[in-house]
Amino acid sequence: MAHHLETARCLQEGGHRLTPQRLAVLEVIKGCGGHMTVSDVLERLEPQYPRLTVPTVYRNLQWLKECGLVAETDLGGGCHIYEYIADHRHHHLVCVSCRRVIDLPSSFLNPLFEAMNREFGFAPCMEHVGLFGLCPDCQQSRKG
Amino acid sequence: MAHHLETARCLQEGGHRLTPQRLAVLEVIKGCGGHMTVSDVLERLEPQYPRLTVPTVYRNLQWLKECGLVAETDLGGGCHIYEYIADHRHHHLVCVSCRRVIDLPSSFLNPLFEAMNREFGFAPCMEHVGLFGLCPDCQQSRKG
DNA sequence: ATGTTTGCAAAAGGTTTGCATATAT
DNA sequence: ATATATGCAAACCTTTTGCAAACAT
Repeated sequence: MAHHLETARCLQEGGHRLTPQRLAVLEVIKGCGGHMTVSDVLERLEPQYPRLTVPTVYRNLQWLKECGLVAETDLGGGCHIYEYIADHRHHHLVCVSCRRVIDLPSSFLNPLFEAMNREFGFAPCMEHVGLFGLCPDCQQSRKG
Repeated sequence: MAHHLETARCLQEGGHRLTPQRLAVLEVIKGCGGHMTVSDVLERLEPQYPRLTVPTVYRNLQWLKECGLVAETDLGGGCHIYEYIADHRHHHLVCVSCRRVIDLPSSFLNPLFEAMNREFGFAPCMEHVGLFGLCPDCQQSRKG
């Protein structure tokens, strides 16, 4: 039995309904090992679920987000990205030049979060944040 | 002579054309003391320029951005904000509930930037960042 | 049986494009 | 005179909504 089915069963016991579409979206986003847009999910599922629609994917990703299994992030690229984050909470360090991505431990932003709270009373809502910069390699090659 | 006209004249000498619309957009965004959406700019200019259109404002803001006078930021509210940034660099603290925005001094992210550099050798490229959280008021009202 | 989810179609929002006309140089 | 910017209309994209039919419980 696939692992995601166990995840789903927990949701079911929480009063949520399991539909093939929900399981499919969960499986894809959990299995992809990275982040996906709504179109990505739809494309990936099209062969098996030709009648799956955009609103359904949106609704199911929203549902997974509310269940705490998926993070929705707006990196300003014109569309949101979604990522399975149940076990490994983390952030991303993205090289703006070569697009290399390094995973950061969730705790990396803790000092920032504490400052947001201490200085402004804000409760941070930043799961799966993208931080941007030039990686060491690209810094090197720009010197030439 | 208004100060923005001097700014504009520099652009002109750089080979750009000055139109009333460009000057108007520059004046408004420079004078507002904060950030504006395209609709904000349009609303503000409607009385004096009843025929000003959305595409023109977009194009002019884009132009000012390319000239380095205006920053375009996506704070995730569904639309971009534009801000005159020639003098004061800063970041934003955005309430995910009421969308209130607080300006942060540029130095607020310095500790984070130092950590990015120290721990990963990354040279941060993050001007005009949006940080997200729940503002004190919205935290309060969610307790009810 | 009941209430929730789906698929479809269409709307809503912000943003962009094509093109003839107007305009800055 | 010439190349560029404007205004208008319409297209484009992502995301959302309304509703009848399908479905999980």
